[in-house]
Amino acid sequence: MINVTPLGYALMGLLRVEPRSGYALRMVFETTPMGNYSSSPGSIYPALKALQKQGLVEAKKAAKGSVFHLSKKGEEAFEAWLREPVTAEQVAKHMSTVMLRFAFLTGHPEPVLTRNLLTSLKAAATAHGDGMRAWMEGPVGADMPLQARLALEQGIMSVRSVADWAAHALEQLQNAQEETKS
Amino acid sequence: MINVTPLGYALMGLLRVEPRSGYALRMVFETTPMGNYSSSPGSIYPALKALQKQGLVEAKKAAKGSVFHLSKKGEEAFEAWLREPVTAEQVAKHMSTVMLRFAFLTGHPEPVLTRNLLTSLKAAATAHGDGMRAWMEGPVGADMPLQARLALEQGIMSVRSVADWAAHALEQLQNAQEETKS
DNA sequence: CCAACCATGTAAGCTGTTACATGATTGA
DNA sequence: TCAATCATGTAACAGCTTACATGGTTGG
Repeated sequence: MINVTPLGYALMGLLRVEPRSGYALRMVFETTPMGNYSSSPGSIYPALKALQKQGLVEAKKAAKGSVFHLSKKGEEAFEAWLREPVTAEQVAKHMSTVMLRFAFLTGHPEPVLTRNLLTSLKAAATAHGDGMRAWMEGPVGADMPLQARLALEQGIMSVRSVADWAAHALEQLQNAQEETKS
Repeated sequence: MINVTPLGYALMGLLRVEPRSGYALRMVFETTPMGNYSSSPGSIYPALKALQKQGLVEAKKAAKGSVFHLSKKGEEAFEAWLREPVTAEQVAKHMSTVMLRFAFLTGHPEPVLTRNLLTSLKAAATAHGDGMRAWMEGPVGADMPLQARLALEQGIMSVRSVADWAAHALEQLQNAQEETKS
């Protein structure tokens, strides 16, 4: 079984767009809002090594250093990752990874994958929000102090904002597609 | 210097409300939406030990097992933690910890601390959101593909929802205070 | 008496971080 | 030539998790 960490997927996604050196990957993390990952060498190089060991990325000697690119197996694993449905657990704990997947679906030959991600994200976010609200109005949550209740409300508002965004994104993509046609 | 992990503060906050056993602490994580922390023994007991080693919590032998409570030093450290201003970095990466602090300010003798946290949170969230928007409209962000732009927008919407919530919470607490007076 | 709960712990591992270190290349 | 940039790596540790293990107490 292959085993890729979130950082590993971030690296693979960048290498799929364009093969590049470890240093170039670091620079992406340093100069863009991407990933929330550290750009330090101690993060990137061990992660690259782990991907190589599994045969997901390969290195080609270049003028200086190496240029890494996805292998066939790596392409397939990445594709499979893009196709995973969004779960409530991911919404609760790994939103940044979900957004990474969304961003890496840019230009994908099957636009339905993006729509699937957004619709399942919307559903998962709504479900998670409903769960929190139910707890808050349930027997245990009923006599919570005001501030604890407000803290919970923050979580509810936050997932609602995710659901709203998903709807917004679906709309925007729809518009863009229509413009392309005309 | 004392060194307390996020989980450590969560435990200290619960023990400050009411001394209890390690098992009782685990049950809180298991049955409430608190913390996002694992309720497994492998999480809680090592964390409790670390707090004990630093003299922040103490154990009293009980009928069965131990009942843990905050030491004087622990009370002080926890108070200091509650008083820290909210930074943009915390908004970006450690919102759950910020919310933990907010919830633990319940019933604090100085209501101004809660207001301070909320105002600094609002400022930090707004600043962070402005930073992301600036990047998006800057030279590098200008020619991003639609989906990358949408992904960034999600982040912006998310911090705006935090800022909105902070304003909302300030209002609610104001109302509650007025009701108490009358 | 036996299942369910109370209570505590250890071992191993995962993911990622900071800090440290090294050397080649290039432009001013 | 000398600072800045390109490029890669290791060591140590932080924080948390899962899985495993153990035993006491209590109610039906």
